[in-house]
Amino acid sequence: MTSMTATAAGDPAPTGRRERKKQRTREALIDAAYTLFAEKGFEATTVEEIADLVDVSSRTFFRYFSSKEDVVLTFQEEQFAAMKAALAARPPDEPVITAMRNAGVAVMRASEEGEYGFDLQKFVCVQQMMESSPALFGRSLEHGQKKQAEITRIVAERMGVDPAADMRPHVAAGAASCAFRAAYDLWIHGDGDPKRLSELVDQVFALIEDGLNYPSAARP
Amino acid sequence: MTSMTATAAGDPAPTGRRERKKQRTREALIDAAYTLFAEKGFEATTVEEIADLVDVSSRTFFRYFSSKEDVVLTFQEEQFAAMKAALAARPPDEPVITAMRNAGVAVMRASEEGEYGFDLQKFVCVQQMMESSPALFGRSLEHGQKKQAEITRIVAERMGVDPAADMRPHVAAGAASCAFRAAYDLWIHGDGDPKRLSELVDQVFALIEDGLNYPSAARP
DNA sequence: ATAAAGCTGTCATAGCATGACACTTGTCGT
DNA sequence: ACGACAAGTGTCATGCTATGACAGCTTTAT
Repeated sequence: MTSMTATAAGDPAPTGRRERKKQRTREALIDAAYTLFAEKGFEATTVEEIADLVDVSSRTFFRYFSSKEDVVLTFQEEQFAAMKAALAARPPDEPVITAMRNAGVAVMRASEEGEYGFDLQKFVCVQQMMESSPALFGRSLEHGQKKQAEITRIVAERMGVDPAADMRPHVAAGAASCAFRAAYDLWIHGDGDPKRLSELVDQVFALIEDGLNYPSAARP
Repeated sequence: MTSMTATAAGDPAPTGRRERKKQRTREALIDAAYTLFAEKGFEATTVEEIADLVDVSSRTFFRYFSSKEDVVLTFQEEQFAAMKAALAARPPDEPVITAMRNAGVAVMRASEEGEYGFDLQKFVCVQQMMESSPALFGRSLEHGQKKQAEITRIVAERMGVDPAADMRPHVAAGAASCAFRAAYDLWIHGDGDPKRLSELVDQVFALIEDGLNYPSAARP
């Protein structure tokens, strides 16, 4: 495989006509899926319906996505890519937890301003689907876990240590991904005080950096 | 095993004969499932095979468990129950993170000594199944998330604050569950230095309590 | 003992996911 | 431009998970 014909120009344009068609089909499937999801919910929508709406066979759907959940996870993948880029852009002398914090806040801010492809509206839609679909929720967490492993590697590299010998990258990455989930949670199940997501991310990280040493309310 | 035949006198025992039969079927299904899982792996084992081994219809299997994954999660449920009990047993004036840390360590220690119903051997088996079955892994994370919500409530109560208004319980609970996952991870993918699980849990919590402020190795 | 309630087995059905094979269409070499 | 080859798709077939409906049997309660 990898015919690597390295046609014409070079890297940025391995574009053929077939590639474009594929890309269009893929996006059409995503669009159709989100349309139907928004309309009838995630579970109530069948793969066949999605495929029919794009006028391809269900079999073809599975050639683009390994599962119905996979369509939704596309979104998370994009978001993660943005996070990774933001993290790489942080000054290299910043402590890792601070770097992750700032990267997270930066991405959220940008989202709030409508930058990036992923708008917060879509994000909310996805989040709501999760609530009503355990299977999807599970896949999402699973995906997050995979990404956490990647973050662990990046953090380890940044710290200049071996992740196999030093558990700190593991824990830091875990704490970070947990922080984001907590922020999402607090944002979605807003307590009537609708803060901005970027603000929540910042605050949650602040708590973690303080060590979470909360006293119990020693009861009588 | 050790089926708690305490029926007779009966504390909270609305136990009839039918109940016992049901319980036996349930345990038989679990046993059969684990046997087959260990033998041929999680995914390669079908519900029908499990049911056949107990000599019930597959339909009946689904009356006991909502899914194949659910059988495995039984184990995690027991473990969580132990954790909750251990947490409740901590002195009420202990800071929450410390209480969770000590509770976790206590449960792991007890497991290592072979107390509780769940032995570490079974734990390892479950963990290995997760690795090879994304679906199961997802469900497990999902289950963990549900339990985290419960922990949030407990922590909030312990701190004497309202979890809807104060985000600290959320974050603390999240950090704790993340700590356990990190410890599991480090234990399973041991770096050749097979520490005890209880020790790992302790260490991971220690890192979190220190705030994770790791400097980056400012590279030239 | 008899009626009510609960559990089970047997269909039946829907949806997800994958494999095999043939057909169409884009792509590349000459 | 033509033909060989590769890639994408449709159709058919299949397996497994999960749920619903109904009938029959066992347990429980009166």
